[in-house]
Amino acid sequence: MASMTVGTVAEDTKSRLLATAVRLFSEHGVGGTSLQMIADELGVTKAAVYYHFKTKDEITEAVAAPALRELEQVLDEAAAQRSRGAQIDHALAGFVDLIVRHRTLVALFNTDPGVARAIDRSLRGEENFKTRMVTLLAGPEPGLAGVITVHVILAGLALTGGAPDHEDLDDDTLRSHLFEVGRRMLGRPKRRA
Amino acid sequence: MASMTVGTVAEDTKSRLLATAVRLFSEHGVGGTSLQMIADELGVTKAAVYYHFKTKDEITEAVAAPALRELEQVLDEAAAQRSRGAQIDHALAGFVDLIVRHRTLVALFNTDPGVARAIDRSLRGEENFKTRMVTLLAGPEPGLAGVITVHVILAGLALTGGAPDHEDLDDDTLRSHLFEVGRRMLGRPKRRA
DNA sequence: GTCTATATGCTGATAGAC
DNA sequence: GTCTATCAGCATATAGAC
Repeated sequence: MASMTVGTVAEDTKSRLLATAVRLFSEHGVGGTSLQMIADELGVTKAAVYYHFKTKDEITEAVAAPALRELEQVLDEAAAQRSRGAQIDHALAGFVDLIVRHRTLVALFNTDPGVARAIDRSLRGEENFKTRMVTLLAGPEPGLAGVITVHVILAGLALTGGAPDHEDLDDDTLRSHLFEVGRRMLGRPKRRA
Repeated sequence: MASMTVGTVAEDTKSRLLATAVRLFSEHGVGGTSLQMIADELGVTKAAVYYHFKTKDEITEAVAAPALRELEQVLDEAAAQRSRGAQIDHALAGFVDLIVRHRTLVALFNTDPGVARAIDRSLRGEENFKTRMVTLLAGPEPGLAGVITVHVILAGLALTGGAPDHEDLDDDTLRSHLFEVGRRMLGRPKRRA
């Protein structure tokens, strides 16, 4: 089993590749980053990149994957809360926190169609993300108005959090503002200071 | 002045080209539509397309332009309203109406980075769209919370209106739901039936 | 002023040698 | 696991016909 040891050379190259991809994607966008650029930065050829990932889309998916897994975890935690109010607050706070912490990534998601498709594919499995989020935020039988409201909130928060307009804001400020906007939109009562 | 008559051959080709581009963009997305496809559909060569528009970006800008001009008009009308309440309702209703009527286009805007850039360029002129919208919806001195709230609303409405999830909804249903969500988020009082 | 023919240097992707 | 070689298709560009 020596060849299955954690730190094989291939694993290392693969993670180096991913790290390089994230950096270049953030700097030039996904569309503005070619496999050639990634390969050059790594000191290998394009074909070597293709050994680790069959397509460019697969790279963007791999970049997005960790954040999506975090999101699933937030949903699990939120669903485990006892009261409806706690479920809503936990889901909203977790979602906002993810957006703020992964701002750069979110900005990428918002502007690149390939990443959006990758997310869609990941989210439309049996563990449908959007359905779960709607259930958490608008209850088990939300109706059309509820579904649309949740859609507007989630899309709005994600786009706003990733927008370059607010990239100078520190995490805490952005997080608390987005959270309060979300709460207000969901009709949650005001909290004490 | 005969050569400046309205219906020159070039003008006709140019508008046919634009109509074809809109259709193909809607079917295959901007990235999925090549200049070759547009040229073939028109029965001309790629170079002919290139004669009318210097770049592909210029085509996407031209596709988005009419809707953006409509938006400017909505802002002008809203600003001309007497009461703050009427300004807010007019701006919101106009924005939502635009999104719903141009749903296909909005969906394109939301998924294509090139179109997004084109819009940005158009909107960040002296007549800054976002600043005007914030002033209309959150008042002349909105503060950070106000700016963020408006951003979340506008982004959320646009993304939701263009989303494939709701493409089966008829215009009136979608419009009224989006409008109500927006009003609620802006703290506007309930209307009578 | 409007278009065709042709070419350049990219891109993502594949096949096969080492 | 990484290489070289090669592919078709892309946006873009220019020269020149009419």
